[in-house]
Amino acid sequence: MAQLQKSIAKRNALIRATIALVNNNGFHATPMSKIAKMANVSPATIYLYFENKQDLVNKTYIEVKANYTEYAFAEYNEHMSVEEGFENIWKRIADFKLKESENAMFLSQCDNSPIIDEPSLQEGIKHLQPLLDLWERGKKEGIIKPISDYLLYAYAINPLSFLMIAQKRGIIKFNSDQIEEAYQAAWSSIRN
Amino acid sequence: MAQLQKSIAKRNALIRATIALVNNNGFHATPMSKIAKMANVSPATIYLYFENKQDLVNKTYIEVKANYTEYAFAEYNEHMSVEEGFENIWKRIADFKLKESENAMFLSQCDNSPIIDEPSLQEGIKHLQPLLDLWERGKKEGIIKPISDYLLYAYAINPLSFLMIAQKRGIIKFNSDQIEEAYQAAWSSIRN
DNA sequence: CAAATAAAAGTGAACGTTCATTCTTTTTTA
DNA sequence: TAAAAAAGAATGAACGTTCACTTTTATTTG
Repeated sequence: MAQLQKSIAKRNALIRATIALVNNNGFHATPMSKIAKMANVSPATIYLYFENKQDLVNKTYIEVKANYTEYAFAEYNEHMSVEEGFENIWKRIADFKLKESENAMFLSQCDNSPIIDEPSLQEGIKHLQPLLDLWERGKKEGIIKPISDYLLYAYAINPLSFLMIAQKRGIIKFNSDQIEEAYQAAWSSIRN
Repeated sequence: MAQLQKSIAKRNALIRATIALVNNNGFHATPMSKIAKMANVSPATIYLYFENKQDLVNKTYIEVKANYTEYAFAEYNEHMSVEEGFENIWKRIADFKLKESENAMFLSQCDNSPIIDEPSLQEGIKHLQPLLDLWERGKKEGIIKPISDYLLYAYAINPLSFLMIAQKRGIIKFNSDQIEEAYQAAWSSIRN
């Protein structure tokens, strides 16, 4: 008897094709037939791996978001000081957004439009906990301003998305000096 | 001979319907038939006012963007000090994003996805000049950090979009204290 | 100033195309 | 060789746009 033998390679190819095509054309202007073609697969095959188009894009979102946070926290540990921890996480996130800009653009598009359903958006938020914990500690120690996590995120982290889009559009080109400047701006806006 | 008599009211209804429907469903999941229905107009009538669907959404974008900058700079004049001018513009923008959140959401969706064509995006950028001039002045006077306009925009202005989306999703509720906190974070990140 | 006229504004139905999904058949694999 | 995986063709629904027609409006004419 044959076992489930669906190839992880094929699934990955589908996810990558979805990211590339949605980035360039948007969700609804990305037909399943094109995703299939780019992944070297028949359209019908997609339905062996995903329930339907919405499920494909939801799962893609969750997977990319998980990669993002995993990358962000890869070097961080709770024994670091607040300053050290924040700088480390911030620079890892900057790294991700600039180096893996395809993935980051996809997230930014999903977060700013109604293509991902609410449960999947929620699912994506969960993984940010280490950063929230760090901020909590920073507030307790009086190092970080006693303001809401959303305000902190808005000023410390989110501007990176804007800069990433500007870089993608060729408006700016990042070097390490500019990353340092951006980091200083981020830190200024949240430190006490 | 009859003159052009197309009603501005009907055009406005079409623009407003486009904004509302694209906000809720995204560009490609918003059929012309629904836009027509919401504007109380026949589908064919849209084509008397706009060339096609792309033209409709491009023109909507440009119009909303123009409203946004007009609102932002309504009270500003060049005789204000840099601090005064920045605070005024920042708070007008915050006002716009929070009060006219339908319009602001529409802009944020367009700026983060490939639904608007490049010429229309360019067209929308033009109107920001007064802010760039203010920053130039602030840098000359040593009040504002000598960093690029995009970095300044990313940290001072763009976080408001993130906060607006959070407010729309019911995650936070803004009061005047929180707006003041956000303003302080913005100013901290760009002042010298 | 009506009535007549001409042109634009507006419409609902229809067309051709595209798309997500399913169905049927073929290929692969254990 | 049997069952899962994959494929390609088929299907039905939905969409943007156009077409043929009606209504409205403003100008001209008697």
